[in-house]
Amino acid sequence: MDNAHYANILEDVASLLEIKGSNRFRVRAFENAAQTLSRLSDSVESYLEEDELESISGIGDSIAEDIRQIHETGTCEARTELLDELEPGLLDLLDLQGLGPKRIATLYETLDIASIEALREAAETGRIQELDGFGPKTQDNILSEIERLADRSGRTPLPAAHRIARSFRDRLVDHDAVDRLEIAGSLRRGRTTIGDIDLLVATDTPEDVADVFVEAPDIDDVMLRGKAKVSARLIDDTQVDLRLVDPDVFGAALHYFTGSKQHHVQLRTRAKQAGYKISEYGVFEQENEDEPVAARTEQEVFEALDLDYIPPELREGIGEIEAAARGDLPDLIEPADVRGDLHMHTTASDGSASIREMAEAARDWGLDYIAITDHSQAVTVANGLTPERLESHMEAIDEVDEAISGIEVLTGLEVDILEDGELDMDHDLLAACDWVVGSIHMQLDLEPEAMTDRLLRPLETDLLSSIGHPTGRILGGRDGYEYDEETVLETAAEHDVAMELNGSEGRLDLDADRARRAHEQGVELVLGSDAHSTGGFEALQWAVQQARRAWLTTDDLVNTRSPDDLLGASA
DNA sequence: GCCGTTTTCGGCCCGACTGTTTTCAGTCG
Repeated sequence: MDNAHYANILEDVASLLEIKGSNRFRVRAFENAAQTLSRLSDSVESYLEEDELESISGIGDSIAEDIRQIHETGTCEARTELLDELEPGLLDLLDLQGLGPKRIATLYETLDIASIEALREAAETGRIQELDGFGPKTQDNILSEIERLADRSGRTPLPAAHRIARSFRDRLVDHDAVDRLEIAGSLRRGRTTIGDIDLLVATDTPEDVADVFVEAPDIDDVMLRGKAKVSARLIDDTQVDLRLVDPDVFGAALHYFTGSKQHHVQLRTRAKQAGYKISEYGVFEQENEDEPVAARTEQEVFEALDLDYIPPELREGIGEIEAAARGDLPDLIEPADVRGDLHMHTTASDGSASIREMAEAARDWGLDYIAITDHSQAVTVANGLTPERLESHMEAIDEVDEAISGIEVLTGLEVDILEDGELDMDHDLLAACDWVVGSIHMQLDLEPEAMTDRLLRPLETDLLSSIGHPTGRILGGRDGYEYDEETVLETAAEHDVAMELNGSEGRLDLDADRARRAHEQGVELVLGSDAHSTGGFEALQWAVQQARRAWLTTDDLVNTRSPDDLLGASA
């Protein structure tokens, strides 16, 4: 059972308790525990084995017992009893924006509504607006929310969300009324998928900025508009929130709107203990709420709380505040630290540019070296290389390397790891390559045991330099394949095989949590653009951001080394 | 339900916006 399962069960308990009207701090305890488990860098199972659940902050005797029950039975008594008392369909209703536990409780108690279908029928027959505290507007909103939920596309992958955010930024940033503009929210923190896009604008005339914003052509519906906040839904169903703040408090607001929620809860609790109050308007002394002690910049905000500056990627409430207090934050990798890219394709397989074109584009991007890693023959749809073609391809790569200046071009291959763990290429050719990425592209639905063996076998050949996109997940598409992560990482560390942080649009694989675990197990990490065109190097920035979310420094990543160090280390 | 460089009891983050209301509850992030 993975951590997400434990978190989901506890989240259900929290939601059901809330609908039932239980003590809100008890509800929060379950919410908090669920959050903590889902962001844990080690597995819940490992805490269970060591009998150390209670050592996790936010897990006490009672929730630890619930977790043990989930381990034994898949669920816990608390949840079972609540579901007996209430109804499972109530949990679905919480997915509707604008409907929270209080109103759901009212609907359940007065109209016996416990499913989306029952809610739709009650709204369509006009029974909702008759209830106390509800009205025609609420009833309409419920109906349109049900419709939206039915065809919602879910969360937007980070790179796509960035494109949307940048288009709004470009439209607004040069306007006279805009003093400063930043993209905030989970996008700034670099989460792999984005629920909604947050834009923060410093301005003295918020109305003017709002006027420009709502005129954007891709806005379908302006859902709310106040002096400080405008929310709009785009044609593609993405939600964009525009926050309008006074320039004097921009730093405090940027910190506030960057989140995460967990980070804020922890930071405010800490501030309160030290006699301060934090809001989006600044850090205030509890006795003096008129004049903030910090507000202009994020640096000031952290300084006022006696903390080192915490980069946005770390603000997830998973120990960054404690580390900042100790002066112990990692010196995170920066985009400029990346010297090489070790995963890309050319026209020899399914890329759209030649070796030379890719090399020139990489040089323009500021890289010192690249490895050309086209597909092997098993990937027929991508025109994968046979041994004969690889031999001549390697010669062509060497020729470009000789002819071009300012960048080193290494020979390589993205070799398929076949169903039985065999590598899809002659071993002597693999040994002759500078860099070999081993990847799985087919037969993704093996049992975890078989998938584990499939990965262990090639690792033990010592022919691989890295494992490409190690889980195979597609954002908004399929989940990754399952295998025994701990054993695979252990073996990778033993055989000096790096795990990839693949930055390509739909993958971002490994994700930050897995990358952090890999690092903690002594496995090296390598950034890969998986570029299929000269524009594909942009993916490196997403890979860097995920590496930052994984608390990684320059030393932890293979790509920051010189080519000599790299090849010496991998030989 | 959890937690403690004030605490093993008494607290637990903060403010904006909407839709319903004659002053505010509910929801969201």
